[in-house]
Amino acid sequence: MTTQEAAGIQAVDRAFDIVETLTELDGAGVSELGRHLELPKSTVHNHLQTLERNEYVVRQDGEYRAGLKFLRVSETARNQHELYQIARSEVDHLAEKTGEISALMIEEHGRGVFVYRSRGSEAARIDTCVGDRVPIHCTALGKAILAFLPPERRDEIVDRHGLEAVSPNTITDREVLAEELEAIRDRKIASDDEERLSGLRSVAAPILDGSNAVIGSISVAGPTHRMRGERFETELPEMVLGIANVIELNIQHT
Amino acid sequence: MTTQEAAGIQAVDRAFDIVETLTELDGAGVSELGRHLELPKSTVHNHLQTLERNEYVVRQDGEYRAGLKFLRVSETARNQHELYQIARSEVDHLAEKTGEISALMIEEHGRGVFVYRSRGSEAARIDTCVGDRVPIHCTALGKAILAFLPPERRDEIVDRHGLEAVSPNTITDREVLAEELEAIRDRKIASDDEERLSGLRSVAAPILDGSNAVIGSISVAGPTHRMRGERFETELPEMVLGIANVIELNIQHT
DNA sequence: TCGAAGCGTTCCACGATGCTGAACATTTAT
DNA sequence: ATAAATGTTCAGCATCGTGGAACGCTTCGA
Repeated sequence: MTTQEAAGIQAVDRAFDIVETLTELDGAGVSELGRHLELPKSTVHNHLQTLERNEYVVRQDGEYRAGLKFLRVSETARNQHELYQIARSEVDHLAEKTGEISALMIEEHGRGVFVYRSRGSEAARIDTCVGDRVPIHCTALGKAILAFLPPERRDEIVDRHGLEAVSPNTITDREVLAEELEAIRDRKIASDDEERLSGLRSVAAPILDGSNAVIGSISVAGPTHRMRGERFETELPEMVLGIANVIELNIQHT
Repeated sequence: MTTQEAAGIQAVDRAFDIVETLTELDGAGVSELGRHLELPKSTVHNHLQTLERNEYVVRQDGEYRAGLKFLRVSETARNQHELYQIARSEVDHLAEKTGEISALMIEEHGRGVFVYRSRGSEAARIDTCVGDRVPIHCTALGKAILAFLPPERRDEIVDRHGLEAVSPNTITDREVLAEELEAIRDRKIASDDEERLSGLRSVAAPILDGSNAVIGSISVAGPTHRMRGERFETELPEMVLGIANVIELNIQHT
């Protein structure tokens, strides 16, 4: 690379770089990839052949694309989360009952990963997709997790990723965040007032396992004009909390 | 490896080997992985660190697991298939209307990949999952695709993968297969009479794009006792064909 | 309480191996 | 018909991944 920042296996780093830019470009050829990654064609070619042999890359119409074998890996990785298996139908349920979008998040590497999402009948247009990774401090889902992490993990995450302003309403001050997390711990409810996306509000609750460690969170999200007053303050929080409790009970029974 | 079969990048091959066994073992430590792959701990460690830096592997409770970043890759890879975007809701529709399991398949590297699946109210218990890759000759979905591939691709696939007997009913004779594919081309309908799984029958139709090339297939599958007579011979085929036509129309309009 | 055995991690030297640039085909565009 | 893309092959060099051994650390069992 440009600097000697990384002390990993170069070839592996590059392989994943290639796969990622391949998805970004929606498929590409050897030369095009080489240009984007500033690598000689031969190197890229070599990697693509290796990736194709392993079926992680597919070639069609003279273009290379990311293969569906990733689906196999991701699907088993996701299914290995007991939380996903259990929460899935409950998230569907929540979406149906509220008519809005409901989602499940798990934290990884200090970021929030959307693991599942279900759309109710009135659901807003899609903003995020399953698999998306967002800064953890700017979502109700993320804050619900953050609030219940052990303090040292919490600090570590904020130190590493900072508090980037994703929207005008994003919390960017550590003090303010700390207070909000405190409040979240009290109510077991987090909310997001257009902190990630203007026009979008959401309500979330953490999911704790048998030993009271957070393993994820669930939420309901919708356009601000539908998320206000009694509904936003009381109704939805109670619903979300109710479903969260159901999930927690199911988790402890397995 | 044991032989010098592969002419690819060793480090990359190993990285994916590690990820795959990691999913198989449902998480593992350095030593355990080393034993399974017959590699020294130091090598495995080196790889795991690289993979973790890239967030494709996560460490928790002293165990390494495949990370959810794969979800990001697979999700974008899947969404790049126009077919998936369009067929998804129609497959849901088909599952609802029939009460059975409905699925979407795309061919990759000569195998059939389950890209999406929807369960109706009466749906049989789960047998395969999204992301699973099955021999293409033993499913209605696979045969529907195979029948409409260009003859040279067809031969190439059969040559490479053979006709393994997956169940007692699997077609293992090239002649027999050729005849069946001929019939499938006539009706635009393929069926599977317990050829992959005993007790499971299914009906599938190919999806062709604007230039009459197969891009995938859809199906309905259920327990044999519900899949017989008029329903199996006429009703379901007509429904599947109908939905397939809807999808094809939508595809050509984009 | 103290070993013994397991784990993950670090170190270093060797040599296999991934990287590169240039030359080669092959297709597309002008 | 020429030029400029493309993907592919090749071979030499230096790199960098490899793997053995040694290091701490925890977890057992005696």
